[in-house]
Amino acid sequence: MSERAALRLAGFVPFRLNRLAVAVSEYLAVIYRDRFALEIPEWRVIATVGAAHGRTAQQVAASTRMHKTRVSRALLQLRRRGLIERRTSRRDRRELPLRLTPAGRRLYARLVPLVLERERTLLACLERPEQRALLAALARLEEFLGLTEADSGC
Amino acid sequence: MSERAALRLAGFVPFRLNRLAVAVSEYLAVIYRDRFALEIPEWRVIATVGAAHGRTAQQVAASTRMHKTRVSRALLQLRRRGLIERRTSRRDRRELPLRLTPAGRRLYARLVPLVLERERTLLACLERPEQRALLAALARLEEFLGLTEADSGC
DNA sequence: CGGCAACGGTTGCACGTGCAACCGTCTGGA
DNA sequence: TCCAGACGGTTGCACGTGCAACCGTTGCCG
Repeated sequence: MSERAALRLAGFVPFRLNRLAVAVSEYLAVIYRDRFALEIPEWRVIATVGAAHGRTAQQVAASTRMHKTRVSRALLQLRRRGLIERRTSRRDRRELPLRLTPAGRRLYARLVPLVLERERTLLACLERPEQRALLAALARLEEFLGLTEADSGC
Repeated sequence: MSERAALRLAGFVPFRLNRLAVAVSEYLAVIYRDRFALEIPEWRVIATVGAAHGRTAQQVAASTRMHKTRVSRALLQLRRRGLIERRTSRRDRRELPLRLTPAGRRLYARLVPLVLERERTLLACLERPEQRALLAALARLEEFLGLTEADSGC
């Protein structure tokens, strides 16, 4: 069977990265979806606003690299569930600074440790030097692909 | 602002992996989407069948880890475009072995080198030992998440 | 002071996807 | 021989998402 330039998909790094990211998401979803009924966009918004109150939807979109409509719809859900509220800024009535409600803060406080624990468990399959190497490679690739300035507006 | 257990999303590995995978996909899409009008599922099917003729949709789904409906719809497109054909197996008329048509083979022969070149360019931002470390870490994580036996049916 | 472009945020639409139900085919056991 | 269950593959449906157009607000420039 005349394949000159063949390609094994299972050894192809972009494919492997994609597959790994999906599996890791699924691995985490056990926490935020099954136990807290949050989807990925909602979880990201909670995490972002929880770490820095007063951010606007725009800023959340920039630092999470989500499309602004995705943020908008996640916010709709979160406001319906009483986890996030927004005040109208006095300076500029277009932008709507976001903050966790007391209920949102409670959820955040319970959720974050579980998620961090899950990350630790995942990375525990690597030796210490391997971990560092992975993080370094990630940083390099992010820089190469122009992903680094994402969180500038912190 | 009383955050005890705060979480920086930008430093959170699952988030970074997801974002990286999206960016890498976009980086590759320049080739298979813009120049060959293939979407990711179609490209994966082409790659899989191109490397091993006679595979069934089922086997393609297993080795690419795509949902079988996704494979089914990708195949519909590829058959419409005359890139893939299928014969009815004599032994079992349920399964439909797939093969590239001559046109499909020509496309495969042009596409694969470009995609491999793109992968090389991407990884070239890493030093040789960094590359090896990344691949090793990927393999460990894949094993931990039960992703390794995916390509068993080769 | 007035108009217009730019901005923050939302919404209608089209589309890809996962799920579950389905169709035709095969197989093993009664 | 026949029937029930498993299998390969397809399809109706609901849903999340990106895109483009939109609404209200702001600020710049004439």
